[in-house]
Amino acid sequence: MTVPTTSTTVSKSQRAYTFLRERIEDGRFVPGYRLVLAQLAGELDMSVVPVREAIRRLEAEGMVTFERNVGAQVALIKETEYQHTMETLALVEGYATALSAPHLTGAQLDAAREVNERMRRCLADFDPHRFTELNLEFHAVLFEPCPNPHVLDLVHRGWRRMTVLRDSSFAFVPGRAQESVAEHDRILGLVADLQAGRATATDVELAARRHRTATLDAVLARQASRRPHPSEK
Amino acid sequence: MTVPTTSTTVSKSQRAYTFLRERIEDGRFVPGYRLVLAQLAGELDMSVVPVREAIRRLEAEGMVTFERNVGAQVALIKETEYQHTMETLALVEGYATALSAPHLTGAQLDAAREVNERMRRCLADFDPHRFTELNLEFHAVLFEPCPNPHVLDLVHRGWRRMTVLRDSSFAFVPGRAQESVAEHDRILGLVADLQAGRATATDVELAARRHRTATLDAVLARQASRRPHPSEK
DNA sequence: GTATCCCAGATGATATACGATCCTGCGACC
DNA sequence: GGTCGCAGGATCGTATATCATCTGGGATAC
Repeated sequence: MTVPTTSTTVSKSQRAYTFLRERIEDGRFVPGYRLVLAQLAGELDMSVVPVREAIRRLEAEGMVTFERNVGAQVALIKETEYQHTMETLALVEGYATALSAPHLTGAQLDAAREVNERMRRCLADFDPHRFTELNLEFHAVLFEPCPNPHVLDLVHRGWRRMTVLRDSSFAFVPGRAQESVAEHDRILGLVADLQAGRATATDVELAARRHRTATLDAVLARQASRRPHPSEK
Repeated sequence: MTVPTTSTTVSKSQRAYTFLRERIEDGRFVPGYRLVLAQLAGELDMSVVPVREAIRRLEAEGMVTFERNVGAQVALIKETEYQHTMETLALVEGYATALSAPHLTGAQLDAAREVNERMRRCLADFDPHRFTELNLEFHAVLFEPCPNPHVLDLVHRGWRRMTVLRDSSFAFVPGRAQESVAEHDRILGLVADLQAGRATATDVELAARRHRTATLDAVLARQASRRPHPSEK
């Protein structure tokens, strides 16, 4: 008989990978948190081999740093690296937007507008967590018809790395929320213009890119204002 | 004292990774070549564990596909995937060029011009291999002062994936070589213009992007002409 | 003749065990 | 008092062994 206990089709290394990624993304494992192979293996009721594999995979994605004979920890991301990651994300998001724009259906555009309206209403009783969720949803709708999965993959990697930083010092800039919603409107307008032949793909791309670089600039400006004396450690 | 026997500091998994990547990149392991853990472990005189890790790392980079309980093989890349990869490479290369442009010193610009001249001379007695090498060198010089290592990392990943295809059907298009050299000239001219305030970063970026998409289009066109009846397997 | 089932070989996945390396703290010596 | 050196523990790195799974071929039933 051998009832296969419902779902044996997922490997242990996969389980370990999912386990770790979940905790890193939702902030339970903050940057700098040490990942000890033997300890994790015990928690997950498996040997160290699959755990090791999972950690190496996360390392390849930039979520974890791993040093030989020393150990692994959730990646600690410095300000310059954050800046570089966000610049790259701006690049690929902008491109993804331009690629998707001509393929967006009326229904998809309406859905995106609707999400953005929810974001606007969310501005009143402001909840950063909910706002971030809606923001992700907005872009997910926008990128639905993107014909280049490679670019989307890069977008998702960028997003994931960003979430590693949730609880670090590079957090949300509340003042940006309103501008974000307005910029979304503008991007949606440009998409409609593009479909009507009144705007070029480059217009859409650069607008979408600037949308994220503006957020980045705001974060960096706040960081700078928080340490008036750069001489501090 | 402790002469550390020159270099014992390299792990076996690292050695296996280098070994495999070399063979994939220089074409000894062609796309589709099966990578059997036990066999490779025998060749490398190590156990399967480090080999497995190396293969998983290559999988994360897209050089290898790995299926559970079935095995690994050098990635077989379809035409659409090739197209998507190259589009992405065009995007990041264009951006990397624009980012580097304002920081290129006179010496670096001269070096780039010199490499391009060698490419031009190479057109006479044409050797695809040498031309490709020079092409890589040209871009390496161009990206030297790029301030965003993330973007450069994406460029290098794209290049590496491209080399996987060397011996597959997506090979070199000889007719493109001349245009390539001319486009390099044009890009270098735009960089100089940018530094003199006569061109914008976007001009440089889009020109560099078009440089690669033009190559892509040429490859795809040749592919299309090679199979007049798309019904063939 | 064809379809199905089953078995054996090949191969990957994981567990366990041992060795190598690095970090830490303590003590001795300058 | 400071610095060097030396255990000892913690942790990773790899080898070996065993289990699980897939694949392909051949026998058998229809």
